[in-house]
Amino acid sequence: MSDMRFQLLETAAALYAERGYEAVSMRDIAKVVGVTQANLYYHFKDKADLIQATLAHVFELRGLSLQGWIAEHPGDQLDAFVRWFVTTLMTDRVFARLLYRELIDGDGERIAMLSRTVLQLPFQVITDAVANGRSAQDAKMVAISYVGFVVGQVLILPLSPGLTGQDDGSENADAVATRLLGLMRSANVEA
Amino acid sequence: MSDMRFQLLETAAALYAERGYEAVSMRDIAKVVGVTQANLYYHFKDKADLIQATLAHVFELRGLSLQGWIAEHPGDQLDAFVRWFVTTLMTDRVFARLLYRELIDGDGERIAMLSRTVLQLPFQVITDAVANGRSAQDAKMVAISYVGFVVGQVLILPLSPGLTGQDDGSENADAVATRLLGLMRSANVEA
DNA sequence: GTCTATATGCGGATAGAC
DNA sequence: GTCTATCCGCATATAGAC
Repeated sequence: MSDMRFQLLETAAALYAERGYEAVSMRDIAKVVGVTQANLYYHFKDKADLIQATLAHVFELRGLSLQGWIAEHPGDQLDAFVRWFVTTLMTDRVFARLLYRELIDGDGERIAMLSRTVLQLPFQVITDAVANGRSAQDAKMVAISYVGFVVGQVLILPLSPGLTGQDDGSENADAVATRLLGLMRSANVEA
Repeated sequence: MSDMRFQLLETAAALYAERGYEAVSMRDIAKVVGVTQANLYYHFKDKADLIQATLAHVFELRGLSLQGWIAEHPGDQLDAFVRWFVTTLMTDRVFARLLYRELIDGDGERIAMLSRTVLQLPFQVITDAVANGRSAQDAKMVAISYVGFVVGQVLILPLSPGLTGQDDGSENADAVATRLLGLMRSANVEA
């Protein structure tokens, strides 16, 4: 991939994640990269094309990151996945926000792309991890629930200060992951 | 509240929920209601004011709905809340989408409003329900986790077909709520 | 590949008549 | 309260020079 295209995708990803697709103009992206707005139309057909390319770019990279992580932690796969997912969602702001935006606004096509690129592997990992004694169908339900737990847990973090009255916005990824894993295991044993 | 103001708020809520704030123009809303675009500026100072008023309108109404529901189900409060929340998120598209948008894009002020109007009560209900034997701090953590479980579970529903390979997009609210409650109880007993 | 220049339309917002 | 008319800036997108 050309360097300019890469720069445009990275910049677009950061801006889209922060403000949303509609709120970011082709001019905004061009200005940050330091080229003219017209130049973007040499690299991308139109704005929809840029958005689609940006999502593919980000999700494929993160999918690879997860793949590497899983391979490096052959022991407890469920543990490895949950820690990777929580940590990534809490520290990789671009990925996290684009993922949430897609879950809300993505059409069938884009949701399918998201499933393929980042979620297929963790889904398989969890399904295998919880399989013992369960039907294949049940294992799938549990797996998808777990993905939901992580996604939901990180999404509501900003509510914490307002509800608990204390400012624990600083809760770290390891603590959240450990809490979730404890819950999953306790639910798992009695299933 | 005047009838016109009410109509504008309801229409704005539906359009904002569906497409997002930036993607909806004052003209779009005016057209649906059947007035001119300039008329909106008699009722609202500017677009930001309309958005803020729309969110307050929707969240206050839903907060009242929850309040009524909780009062009518004095038995198992946790059960009542989870069923209300899951059902509402799965059937009230306007509320659900505005809530998710706020969790992503809301600033401190709007998140605080959301906490006050809809989340304060359920948070209290859960905290009380899980309190026995726990420190107040732990109970709060558990309560906020539960809110996250519900939020996450509903958010990932569109992923279900792509991941499980089967089209269970038709999973109903009761089934989801029952599954979540089972998990919460099994985690609760061993805490 | 990247630029300048421009067509064309939509957006928020206001003034002032009724 | 609601309308018509209008200002003005910004957005996407294209044409064509370099």
